[in-house]
Amino acid sequence: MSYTYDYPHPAVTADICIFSIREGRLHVLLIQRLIAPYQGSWAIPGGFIKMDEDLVTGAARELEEETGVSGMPLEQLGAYGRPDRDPRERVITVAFMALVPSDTMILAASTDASDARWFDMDDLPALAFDHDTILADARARLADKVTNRVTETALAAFQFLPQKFTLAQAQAVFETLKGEPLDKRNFRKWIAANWDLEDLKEKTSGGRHRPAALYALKA
Amino acid sequence: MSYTYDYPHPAVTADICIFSIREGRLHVLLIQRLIAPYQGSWAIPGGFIKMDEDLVTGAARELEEETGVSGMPLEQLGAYGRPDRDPRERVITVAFMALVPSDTMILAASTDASDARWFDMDDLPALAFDHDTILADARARLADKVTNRVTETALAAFQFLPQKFTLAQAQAVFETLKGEPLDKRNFRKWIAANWDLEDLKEKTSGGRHRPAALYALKA
DNA sequence: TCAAAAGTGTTCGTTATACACCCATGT
DNA sequence: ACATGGGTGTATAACGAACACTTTTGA
Repeated sequence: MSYTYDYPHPAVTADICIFSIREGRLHVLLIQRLIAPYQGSWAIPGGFIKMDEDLVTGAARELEEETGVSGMPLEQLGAYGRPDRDPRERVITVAFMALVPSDTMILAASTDASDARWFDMDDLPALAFDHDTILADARARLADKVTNRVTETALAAFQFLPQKFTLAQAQAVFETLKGEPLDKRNFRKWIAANWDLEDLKEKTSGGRHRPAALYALKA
Repeated sequence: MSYTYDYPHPAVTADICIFSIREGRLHVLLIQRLIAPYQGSWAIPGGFIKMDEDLVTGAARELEEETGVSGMPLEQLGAYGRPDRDPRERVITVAFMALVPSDTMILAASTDASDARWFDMDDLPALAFDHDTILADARARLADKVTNRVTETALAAFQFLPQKFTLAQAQAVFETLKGEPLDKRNFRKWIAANWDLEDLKEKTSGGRHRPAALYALKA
């Protein structure tokens, strides 16, 4: 089957930057391309938008197909359409980003990928297409959103914490997402002012040092 | 000539929200559609991206073709791609916005339009497609950008002022762009702090009341 | 007793907002 | 003289950034 038009049409894809924290470091989910172009290169997961689905729906579908994750709020970054960004044909992509917990994800390489892996954002391989640009934009947006206001993205940060967590653990998560160290006292003021934390009146134990108070995010 | 693909491709357009100030009120440039769908309806100018041009280049080209304006910085708003937004076929559009002086523009209806006209933003006709949504997003973005920081968008605001202007004239322009009244003293503090104004040591004359000091934006 | 992490307040600069009266001119 | 728009300063609140020492525990 083929599809014919009176004038040329670009292909349109959705690419999704999936961020997570693994072992205290910001990671991004990449797939290894099975087919040309950039065969064998690593790339942001994504794929072609279907004709009957919305952009964000298509992005969510690709995300679920390639990673098993669903239900995450996807934020649109914008459209990327340099004419030479794909050597095969004109491909315009709409980029999205999401912040997800990595432990609940089942990594399953899709038909277009030979592998799917988490990469440390500070140790990235060469990326296919213009995915380095997209990923850099997404990284900047993530840092912006996470600590400035109370957004869904910031809420997702708590998924990297156990139900009972110490303020030091929370600070480490937000520092990883923001990409820079935060002042301890200012962070504690910020989290107390912006989030509804419950003081569990418990302390950590078994640590080598002074026990820390445990908190939980109130539902 | 026709173009054939192995799987369906959407069409991709760029739509540009062109804002201007006319007679003290915020206007947007719309075209009247010559062809179906929405024949006779008003719409944001825009058109199909060519296969060999970048998105912003295509938007600028459409802008110049339909309005004669060029050299304006276009800001991408994002992609809009609801499957049913165009009844003909799947059309995904990338929206841009610009703020331009309307006096230098030559309105020339293009091949796709029977007319091109400025509309008061408070007196809009029904719009084709999802252009009401796009335009509302653009309006919000414009208000955000204009007074918060010193951006290219804010710089464009001075194009609505004569070279020698009074602070009251400047305030009227920014109020129009922001969509709400501004405090006179706070506005004067803001403009003095954020822009390099030259006090021309001249006064208006011929007015019916107290003359006002004239300023110019230093290059 | 020491090493290591937990915990805790204040100051300062910037920014946004609110608000009321006198001044200079033309008619 | 008066109507009209021009011009001016201060006080408050909120926010972000900087900064150092004491406390508690396990080893």
